[in-house]
Amino acid sequence: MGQRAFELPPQYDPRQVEAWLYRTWQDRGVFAPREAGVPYVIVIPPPNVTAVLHMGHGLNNTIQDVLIRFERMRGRAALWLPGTDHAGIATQNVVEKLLAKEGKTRFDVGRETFVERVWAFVRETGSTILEQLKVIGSSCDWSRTRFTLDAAYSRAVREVFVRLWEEGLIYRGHRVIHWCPRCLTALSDEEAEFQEATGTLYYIRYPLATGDGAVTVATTRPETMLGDTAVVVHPEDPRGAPFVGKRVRLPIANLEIPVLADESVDREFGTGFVKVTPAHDANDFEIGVRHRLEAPLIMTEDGRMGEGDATTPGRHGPRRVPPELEGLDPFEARQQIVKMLEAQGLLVKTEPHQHAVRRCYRCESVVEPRLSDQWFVKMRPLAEPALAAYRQGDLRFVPERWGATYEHWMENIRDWNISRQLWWGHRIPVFTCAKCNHQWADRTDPSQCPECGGPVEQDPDVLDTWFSSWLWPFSTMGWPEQTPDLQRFYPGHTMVTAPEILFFWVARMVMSGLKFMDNRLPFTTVYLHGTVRDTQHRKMSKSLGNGIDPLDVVRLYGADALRWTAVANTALGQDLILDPDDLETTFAPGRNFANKLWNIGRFILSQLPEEVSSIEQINRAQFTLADRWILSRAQAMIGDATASYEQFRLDEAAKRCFEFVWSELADWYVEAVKPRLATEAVAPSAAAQRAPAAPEATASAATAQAVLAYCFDVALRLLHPVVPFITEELWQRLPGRTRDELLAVAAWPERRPDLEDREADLQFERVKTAIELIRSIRAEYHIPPKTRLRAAIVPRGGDRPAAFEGERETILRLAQLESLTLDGAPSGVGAHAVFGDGSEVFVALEGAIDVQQECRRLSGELTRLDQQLAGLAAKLSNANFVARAPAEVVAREREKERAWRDQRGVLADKLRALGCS
RNA sequence: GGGCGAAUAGCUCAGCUGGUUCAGAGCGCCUGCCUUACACGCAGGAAGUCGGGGGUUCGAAUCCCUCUUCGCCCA
Repeated sequence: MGQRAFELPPQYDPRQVEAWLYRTWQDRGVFAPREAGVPYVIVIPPPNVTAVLHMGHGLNNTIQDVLIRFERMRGRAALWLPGTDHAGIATQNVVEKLLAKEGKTRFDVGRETFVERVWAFVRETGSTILEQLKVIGSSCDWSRTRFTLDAAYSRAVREVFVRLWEEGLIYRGHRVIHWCPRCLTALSDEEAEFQEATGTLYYIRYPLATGDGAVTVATTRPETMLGDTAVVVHPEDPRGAPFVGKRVRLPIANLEIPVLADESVDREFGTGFVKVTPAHDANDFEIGVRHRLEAPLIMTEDGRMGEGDATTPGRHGPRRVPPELEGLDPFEARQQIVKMLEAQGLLVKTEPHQHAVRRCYRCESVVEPRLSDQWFVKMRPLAEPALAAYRQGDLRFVPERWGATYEHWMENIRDWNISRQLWWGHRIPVFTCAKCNHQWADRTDPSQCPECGGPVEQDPDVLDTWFSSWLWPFSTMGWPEQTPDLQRFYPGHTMVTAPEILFFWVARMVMSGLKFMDNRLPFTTVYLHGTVRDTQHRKMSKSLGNGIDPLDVVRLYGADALRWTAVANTALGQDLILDPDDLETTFAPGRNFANKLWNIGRFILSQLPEEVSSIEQINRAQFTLADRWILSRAQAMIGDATASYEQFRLDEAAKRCFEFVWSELADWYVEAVKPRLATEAVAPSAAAQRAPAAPEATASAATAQAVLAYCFDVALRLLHPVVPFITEELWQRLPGRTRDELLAVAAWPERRPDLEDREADLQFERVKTAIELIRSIRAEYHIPPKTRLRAAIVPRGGDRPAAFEGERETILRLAQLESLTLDGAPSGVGAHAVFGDGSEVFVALEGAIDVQQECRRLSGELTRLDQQLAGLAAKLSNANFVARAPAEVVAREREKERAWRDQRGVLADKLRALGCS
């Protein structure tokens, strides 16, 4: 017996088992949803196809894996559907960089070749991150892996586009959008991120055309003045009255523009006069529309000064950009213009100014607002049901506070610019007849105009990647076909993601689900976890170099250690702070815990025979106090941990199991039970010495074995979602397992009320306290560990000695005693300690006792107790407390006071006996 | 400018519906131990005016107001 354990090394080595276990799970198909059962579905937030695993993915996917494994073990038909996102801008950027190394641009190779290059790249590297997810244990159903550019998926995207078109929800908008001059594409509002910046506010004088005066405008972007078509002032601003209706001469461009009144002007800003550049500022564009102003572009697509020739779209009116500024980037142009203004005496002053700059979320270039024609989706009709679903309580956020953010965004929803001037993505299925200009959206590629038979051209642009991502919960299941998957696994249940993409993605998925799936939400719970940051609370990023590579962590500490740290350190929705400069501190706790489990396993396995009785088979009368206690603690753990998992409090679930395993099972039960196990395991002579009555001893050993096996089994099951590898590895070695049983699909433990035992909880606590008090005295008097002492316990406060009697052996051994008296007052010299209820411990210390020190120790205790008693007495003598607090609280406090008084009395007696003053 | 989050032990953080010695965990630190599962360990210990102020309440780390510092989101 027990020889299995000897095969196990004393340290757990994750590298020996993880890959093998993962393959086993996969080969045995445990990641696919079981045939029967109520579905539980998570769709992965698809990582970019170019992505490489970082800690953010690590956290996100660990959480999903914990949830899916939990529900899988609870018997649900659990589906975690994986895949990747084609990430238009990001992926195109990567391949453009590869081309650049060959000295080429995408324009050199042409659209078709370029797209083929991207496909080749994606085929080669696109599964990188999915493979990495396997390394950290993600139990996705890989047979259902999807990519947003799959043929079937593309069909869904096109179907959605056409349906929205047919309903009139897609329109061509001529307006100022966010333009990334590096990516050469439009961006949605969400893709142009705000960043605080300190800039300069320039005050510039625009002279009146008549020459008798000037108005001064303030701007942070003087270079845009070339595109100004008016100056506006608030109609009620008295400063504006003398000028409204007059014309000013726009410096440098040397054109006359009007001074107008417009209510949108913020009178507090600058001088109250604001320049209007309709083609390069969204607000100015609105003003321009109200006043029918021209909107000349004065920057090229790549963000340089210039207006092209007369054939350039947006080019109209007189020439504005002087030749010497042509081709400069905005920053250079700004410097030149400021110089020119200074030379002309038109720069009044400058002052530092805080403002927000928008940057491209993919390349961080400063985004240029730019007048342009783009396709937009009308969002209001889509947002209303999505808002209602939340308000009705059908959609829930965890933590709840995100609901308010969602609500705010939905209420202030803006139309969605979905066209991107890229080549990598879903080409916009809008066709225009070159002959009759008929324009329509089509589910198939038409060869000629349905109206006049003329030649057709497809829109050159592609769709925003999020326009495909928002369909993920049902497109991945085959929509618009009514597939069996779609029928069984839609709607899903939980969406786990970071708040950053609440709007990009989560909110839009809600809208698309309601819109295209018969008003059914794609999921009911959105769990938004925190961000991974370094110890300075900076977001981990490649550019800051403060990242942690999860694969390094797996290599050094194991996947379970990575997962442990991610789960145990993330309270609901809080950020995860990790130290990239100290991986040991950050990840060792998880490794240590895995090793602890491993060694408990090693010990237990070495003690268990091939066949272990189940708990049901044991006669209850056989249970010792320790048995009853640990079985009861196990029930508490099952209840607590299960509840925590259910409430997404994964850190609590993990820590609760940790506490049971380490502080209850290992520290106390295993230690308490060793002699009983030794009856069988140890050599006959030793066994005979301590257990003459063999049949009882054997029964006692069998009981202990059954209890150990049960408790360890339960703990492994409860921990499996968090640390799947080590738990699976150990669980499979437990006696009675057949090789085709896997913990990954084993049943979740049920709480057994018949094993809950309040009495045992309390009594064993007292045993622990006795041992701890004696150990404490030993340490204080520096008693060598091997010295055995005599001790006595005097139960007080109506306490019976039964608990101590029952676990006498345990107390003797764990406190290193040679004798323990339970029935008499202590005699001789020694140290005393008092339980909370007044029970007393005495440790004989002839020769070692130091009366001074003993007095100090006990009077310190007494002082502390007196303070507590004083506080309690004040509380109890407060009539308001007694009258208003719940009766049970008052009763509890009274009981406490009684116990403390007993304790105090004992302490005072001891002090007197020792002759302390 | 509006909204949200955070501030608790040296560090990273729990503490949910106010009440059980409610002030906790891990790491670090100090002391002693290789006690035949584990030194990635065992035993013992030190360590916090719960950011400041005010309020509600019989009772506040917990609820309310306010201020300070840091961070995030939105304009």
